[in-house]
Amino acid sequence: MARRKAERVKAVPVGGRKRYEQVAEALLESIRTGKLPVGATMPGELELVTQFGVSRHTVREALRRLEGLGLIGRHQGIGTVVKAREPQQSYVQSVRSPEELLRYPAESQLVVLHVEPVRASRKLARLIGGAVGSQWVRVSAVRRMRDTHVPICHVDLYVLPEFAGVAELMGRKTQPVYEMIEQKFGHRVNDVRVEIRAGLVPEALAEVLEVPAGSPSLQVVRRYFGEDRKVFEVSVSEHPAERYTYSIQLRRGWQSGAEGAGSWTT
Amino acid sequence: MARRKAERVKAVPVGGRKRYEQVAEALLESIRTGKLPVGATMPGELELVTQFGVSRHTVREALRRLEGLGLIGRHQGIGTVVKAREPQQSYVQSVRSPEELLRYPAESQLVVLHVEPVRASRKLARLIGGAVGSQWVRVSAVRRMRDTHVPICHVDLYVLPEFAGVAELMGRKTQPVYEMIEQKFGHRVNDVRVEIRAGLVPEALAEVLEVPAGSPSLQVVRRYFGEDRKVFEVSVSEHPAERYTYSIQLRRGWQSGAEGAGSWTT
DNA sequence: GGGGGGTAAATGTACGGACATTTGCCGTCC
DNA sequence: GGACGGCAAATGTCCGTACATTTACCCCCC
Repeated sequence: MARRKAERVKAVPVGGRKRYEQVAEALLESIRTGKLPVGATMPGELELVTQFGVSRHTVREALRRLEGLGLIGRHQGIGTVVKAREPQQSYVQSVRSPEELLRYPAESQLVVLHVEPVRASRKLARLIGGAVGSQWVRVSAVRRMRDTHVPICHVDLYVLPEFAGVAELMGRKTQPVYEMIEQKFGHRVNDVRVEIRAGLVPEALAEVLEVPAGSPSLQVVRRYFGEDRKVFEVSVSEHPAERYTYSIQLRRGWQSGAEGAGSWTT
Repeated sequence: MARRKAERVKAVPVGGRKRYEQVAEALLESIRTGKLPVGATMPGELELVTQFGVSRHTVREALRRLEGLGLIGRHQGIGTVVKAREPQQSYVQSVRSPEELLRYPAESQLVVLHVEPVRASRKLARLIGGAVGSQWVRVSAVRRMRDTHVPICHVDLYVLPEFAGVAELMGRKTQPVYEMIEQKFGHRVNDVRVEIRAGLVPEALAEVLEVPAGSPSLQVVRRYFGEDRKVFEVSVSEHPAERYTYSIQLRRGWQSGAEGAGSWTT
């Protein structure tokens, strides 16, 4: 280790480019070319200080940028390890609530049809992802336009019996049901899984949806998982095709380097 | 401005809690209670230094955390402004490519049926979001399982004439088309809009999809916008319902504080 | 009244130092 | 051999300083 002090410019960066940018780019290049492969431990901060002839503060700023790009992870006592070879460009869809994912017009209204306890048959258990024989409460409802009363969709909502109280709130408030459960029972959502498929309107729903049985429909199943990783709410909705289109926009951006925000496997 | 120096503990934080955390929490509280309303300019760093009796470095660390939470924005020469009252919890779906959004099995294969130039009729222009009369090249293709040859979906791909060269690549490579265009022509994707709706398989596609005409299908339209904000690729695909389900997972996380990653209106 | 320049204020960059905390590792002791 | 302690190394926290850069704003001058 030659330990050359490196001639230090006074304070102004040389080419107008900032010092920490230069350091970051140099490290980025080492990662990109594989000189620092994924999984490798990077040189320590002090080492980088002597290597680039900058202060530790500058080195840390450079590392902070790389961390923000999700390229490296840093742990006290361990060091800095390379996490990815390239900034993971990703398309990010960001929605503030799962309801926004399948947005309904604000002028729509949910009308509860009936509420009843159900025991999960094999088929139902498969649908909601719970155990066969488990107890649930089913709330059947229709979403209509507030003025014209045109039905938008039919919903079968399954919630755990302890949360059955939300049924009476559904008609009164426009709030998403999962949010009611969060507020009323303190049971927080951890993640949501959504399935969308095409189907045909079943005969039993044709009348209430005011379409002929067998016409095309968009079927959406949403499963809400709590912090205990267990399902506590499942909604199954049926949207007549001509009245509903699901639309999203994805923007190219940078993947957040935050620990929890990483990718998951479907 | 009393400029009291504040009795400073030697180096160890008082209650075990870190100094910058204390500062951050104090500021957070001011924001939460409305003492620093959204839109307000926060006290300058130097002011916070005297106010909390910590170094500017510590103040900046605290502000960095708040910025990471998306609560404040900082601009040189302007100051630090409050952007939000609470950390915006959001559900984030992150995918590395728009193809992942509608994932196809890796063992599937795209077979090009025919390629032809088309002039946008009013109907087509509405579909792809371009001008009536504009010139496009349509590539019709079928995605099949590689081994069983079962058709998964039919795709009508519309690209600008200058990108027509991708057609011959489609059969050979498994890469997404937008990625081919990026690599071959250097035209980069800025954002993608996806529409999903239910429909019935049209007669013209029934044979190639090996399903009866009129059976339910999932229709997906994807519009790719370049950095010039103009459409350059549109894919219209038809998925027989029983062979395809669209599935996503949303995880509750923190909204990135990054400038560009903000929300958009649909 | 409008343009231009100067100034103040704000954050950004960069240097220096010191000590704290966490972790892995090794060596010792029972 | 295993438990424990100490050491070294790494990042984390915190202090100090100085100057750069950007921006808003006032004031002067034409």
